[in-house]
Amino acid sequence: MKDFISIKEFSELSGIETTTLRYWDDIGLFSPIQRDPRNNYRCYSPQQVIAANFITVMSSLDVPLKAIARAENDRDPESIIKLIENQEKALDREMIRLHECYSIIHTRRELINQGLKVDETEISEVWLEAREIILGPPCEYQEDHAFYAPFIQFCQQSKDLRINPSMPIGGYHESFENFMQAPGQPERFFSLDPAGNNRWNAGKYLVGFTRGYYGEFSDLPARIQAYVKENALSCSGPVYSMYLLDEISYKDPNQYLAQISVAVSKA
Amino acid sequence: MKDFISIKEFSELSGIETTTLRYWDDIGLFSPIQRDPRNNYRCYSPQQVIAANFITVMSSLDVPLKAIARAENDRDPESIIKLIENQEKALDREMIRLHECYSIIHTRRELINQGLKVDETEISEVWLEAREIILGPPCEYQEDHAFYAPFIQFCQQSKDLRINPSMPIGGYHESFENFMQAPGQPERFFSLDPAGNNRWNAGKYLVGFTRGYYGEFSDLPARIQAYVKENALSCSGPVYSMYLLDEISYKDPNQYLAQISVAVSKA
DNA sequence: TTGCTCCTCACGTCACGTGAGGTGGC
DNA sequence: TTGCTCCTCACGTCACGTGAGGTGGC
Repeated sequence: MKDFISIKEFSELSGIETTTLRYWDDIGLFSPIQRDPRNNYRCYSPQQVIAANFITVMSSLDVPLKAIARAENDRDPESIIKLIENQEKALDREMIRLHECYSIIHTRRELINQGLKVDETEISEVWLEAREIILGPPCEYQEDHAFYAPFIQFCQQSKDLRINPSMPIGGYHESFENFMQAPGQPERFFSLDPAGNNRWNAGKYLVGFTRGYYGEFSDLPARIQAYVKENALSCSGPVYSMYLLDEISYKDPNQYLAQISVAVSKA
Repeated sequence: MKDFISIKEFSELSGIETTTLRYWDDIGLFSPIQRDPRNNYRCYSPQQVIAANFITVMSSLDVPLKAIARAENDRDPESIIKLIENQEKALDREMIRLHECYSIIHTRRELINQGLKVDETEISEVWLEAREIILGPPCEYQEDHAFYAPFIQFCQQSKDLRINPSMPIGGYHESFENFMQAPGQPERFFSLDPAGNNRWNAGKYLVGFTRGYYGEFSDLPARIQAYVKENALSCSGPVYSMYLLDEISYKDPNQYLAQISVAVSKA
C-alpha cells in the first residue's frame, strides 16, 4: 500500500534534513523516484534510504557532491568501486593527518600545563626523559645577530622536508659556555617532533625559567651560572631553550615563559 | 634588520595562502603586527608563523574560525587549554567515525567485487566464514505482505540504537521451508555490521544468485530446491539473502544481483 | 475557515577564491 | 613609462539553513 513516503518521513528514516534532500534534488544528485502529480510533492521509496545513506557517508568524508554525482550518474559498479577505492586511500591519509594533529595539539597542551605549574623563581636539578626532536642545521647569523633569518631558514627547511611545521620550536646550544656567550642566539633550532631525526637525551638537567620575549632571558643565565658554582656542578652537555607559554597563550610578550635546560653532572 | 616580512613571504613561510591571510585579518582572527605607514602593506613578524600554524591546525580540524578567534581574543593559557581539550575529545570521536566509515565503504566495495566475479547461473556448495551481523526483530507484515513497513521499522530501529544505518541490509529466514514459502518476505532483516549483536555462523552453505528487484528472486528458489533434491542435501539452518549489487551500483532494478545462502549438511 | 504538510524562490552563511581597478617605489 | 608587489572591493563558490509567500486536501 504505502509504497512511497513523504520527504519528512524519508528525512526521519535517513536522518537527512529535508533542506538537504531538496538541495540534492535541485543539483540532480539524488531525487525521489517520483512526484505526486496532484501537488508536486516528492515521493521517496523506503529502499532509497540505502543509496541516500551511502551519499551521506561519502559526503561526510568530504567527497564533493559533484564527484558523487558523477559516479551516481553512470551508476555502474566500476565507477562506484573507483570512488570507494579513492576514498579508502584518502581515509588512510586522513587518519595519519589526524594522528599528527593530535600529537601537535597534545604536545602544545602539555607545555602550557607545565608552564602553569612551574615555580619560575627556582632553579632545580631534575631528571628529564628523552624526547624525539628535529635538529636544524647550524644557524648562520647576519651582522645584526638577529635570529630572524636563521629562524626563517629553519621554518622553511622543515616545510621543505614536509615535516610538520606546527610543533613547538626551541633553541639548542652545544655547550654551556656557548650558551652563556650568546643566550639569545641559539646555535641551532630544534622542534619537538615524534617523527624527529634526533633526540633530546634523557638525563639530569638544570632547569630554570624566565618571562619575556623570544631570546630575551633577562638574568636567568646569570642565575644559572651562580647555581652551578654554588653547587659545584659540571655542565657537560647541550643546552635546550624553549617556550612553555608563548604568543599562542599570551598577547603580552612580557608574559612568555622560557624554560632553559642545561645537561649537568656532579663535578 | 629585516624584522618584518611581506604577506607573500609570510605566505611562503607558513604555507598559508595570501587570500586566507587577508581574510583572517578582515575577520579579526589573525593580523600582521603592523602596517607599513607608507603604503598600508601588511607587515608580519617571522615568529607569527607559530600562532598562524596553530590556527591552521585547528582550522583543518574543522574548528570554526569564530571559536578560534574567541580563544585568541582573551589569549590566556586557560582558554587555549580548553580549546585544545575539546579538540582532543573531538579528535577521538572523529577517529572512531572514520573507522566506521572505512568499514562501511570497504564492506560495500567487497560486496560489489564479489558481485562482479560471480557465476550467476551456477548453484554451489561453499564454506562461508563467520560474519558479525545485527539481527532485527521478527517482521510484522501488513495484509499487503509488502516488506516496506518492516523494512522501515528495521531502519528506524537501527537508527534509534545509534547503530550505523549504512551497512548493507539483507533478509533472514530461520529455515529453508520458511524461505521457500515466502522468499520475498524475510522473517527478519539483518545488517552486516562489525559491531553486531549476533553472527552469521561459519559453515557450509548452498549459494545461488539471481538478478532483479529487491525481494524478487525469480526462479532461484526453485533452482535451489532442485539442487537440494538432486544432491540429497538436508537444509539445516537459516537462509540469508542479500544484494551484492543494488541501487548504489545500477540504475536499472533488473540488474540488481541477489545472493541466497542456505545452510546445508549432507542428508 | 483552520491547520498541516509540502512547494518554490530568494537571500544568508562560512571560508575562502577570483578577478577588477588602483597605489607606491624602483 | 614599465613592472612589481601590494591594496580594497565586489562577486562567485559550495553545501546547505532560513524565512517568505503560496498550494492542496482534511
